[in-house]
Amino acid sequence: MAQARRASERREEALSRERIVDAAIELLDAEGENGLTFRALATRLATGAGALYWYIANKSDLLVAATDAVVSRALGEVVASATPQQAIRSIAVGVFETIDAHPWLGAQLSRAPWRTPMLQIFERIGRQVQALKVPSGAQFTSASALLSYIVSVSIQNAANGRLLEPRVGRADFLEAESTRWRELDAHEYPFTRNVAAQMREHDDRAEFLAGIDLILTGVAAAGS
Amino acid sequence: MAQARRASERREEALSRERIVDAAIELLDAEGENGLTFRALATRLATGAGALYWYIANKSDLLVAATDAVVSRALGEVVASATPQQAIRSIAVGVFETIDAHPWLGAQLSRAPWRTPMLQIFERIGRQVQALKVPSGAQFTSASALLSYIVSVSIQNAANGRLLEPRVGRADFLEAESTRWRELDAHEYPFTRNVAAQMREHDDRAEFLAGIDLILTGVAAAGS
DNA sequence: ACCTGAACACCGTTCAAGT
DNA sequence: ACCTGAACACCGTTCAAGT
Repeated sequence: MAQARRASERREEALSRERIVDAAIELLDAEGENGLTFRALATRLATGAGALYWYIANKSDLLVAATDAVVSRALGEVVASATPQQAIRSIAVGVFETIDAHPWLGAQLSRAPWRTPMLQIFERIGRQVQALKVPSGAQFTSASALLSYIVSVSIQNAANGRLLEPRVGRADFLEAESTRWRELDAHEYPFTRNVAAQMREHDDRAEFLAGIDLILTGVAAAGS
Repeated sequence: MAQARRASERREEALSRERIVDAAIELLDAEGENGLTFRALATRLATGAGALYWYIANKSDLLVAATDAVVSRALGEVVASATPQQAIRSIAVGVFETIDAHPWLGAQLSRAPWRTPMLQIFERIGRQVQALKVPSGAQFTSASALLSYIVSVSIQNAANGRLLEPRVGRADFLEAESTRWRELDAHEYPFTRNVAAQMREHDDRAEFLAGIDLILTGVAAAGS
């Protein structure tokens, strides 16, 4: 509520909730969820750990604020599309890439699925489901299935991404994993052995979108 | 490697990896992931915290072992079905209910998606995809989409379940949340407001299965 | 009003010392 | 070989004391 003119000449030294949240996002991106400690954050902001508690109730409050900020910025960047199907794919890719860039979002969205970020994504998907002329009684279910798939699979994907040690390239990892699959017990894992080659060639983002298309096919069939 | 006859007359006092893992599962179920500490586990087993490190490398190792044990027991209980579609629904419900009963599984499966438990579920789904006569080039994608949806949405659902304070009943919670939806800003949340009534009546398990059916429809369409 | 930093009550993990 | 429990290096959070 302070004067608006102050906003543009914000000083490096002044502590504020916004500066704390931005610093927290940087720390989370750089060091992961475990890297965000009140001590590290205080050092980065050249203050004491206790000072942060003047603006932030606790660590959970800080993570909620960081999540809200990142998701609403990301949704602002999703652009309009020609068809509802294309629009849903755009939203899906936007969510996928945002969570991939900020993997700590996963735990947050999982922990607080009724909060603003999830509602915002749900609303965006729902409008397109409506545009697809899905019967009104099926709209909630269609939008829910899409939301669940988009958010949950994006979270899983981002978790996978962190498994790779930076040393090993993705191609090497897939090669090794595919070999492991091919060498599984023939009686216990016939199917997995069978698709080992397809696994080696697969692209996570493409598989993610293929899943969206399977659901969109189902949604279209339910409408007719 | 001790004599087999010892197994049946296992004494309460003897520490073993298996006893530690079983106690860890009980602690996780009762107190959640934060309730599992080496001190609490040691107290429960009437020993010192350090003793556990003779059998368990670290906390992560312990969580992996607990996850393997619970998932393989659960998959053992899924029974045969008349059609591949029914079999996939059975596997889905089995995973859904197991994660619901042991919500700490979520974080574990997310953290280690290439380990045995995920492979076991993938294999079970894949065999049914094969039975559906999906063209071999599309089998990996179909099974992956189903696996992703089943595991990820089950995890999300279990997380939701823990949000409710035991005080509030599910019906009251849905009622309150539905009201909140109906009172959202009309310009920002037109769709969400629209489906507020459907949200109030919805059943998580039914919505989960409806999503499976949408994907199965898509999978069937891809095959023809 | 806002900030400091020591203090408290926890963690996971290690390790010398016991049996 | 197996177990004990004190010790170490961390956490999040509180709070008396400062400005």
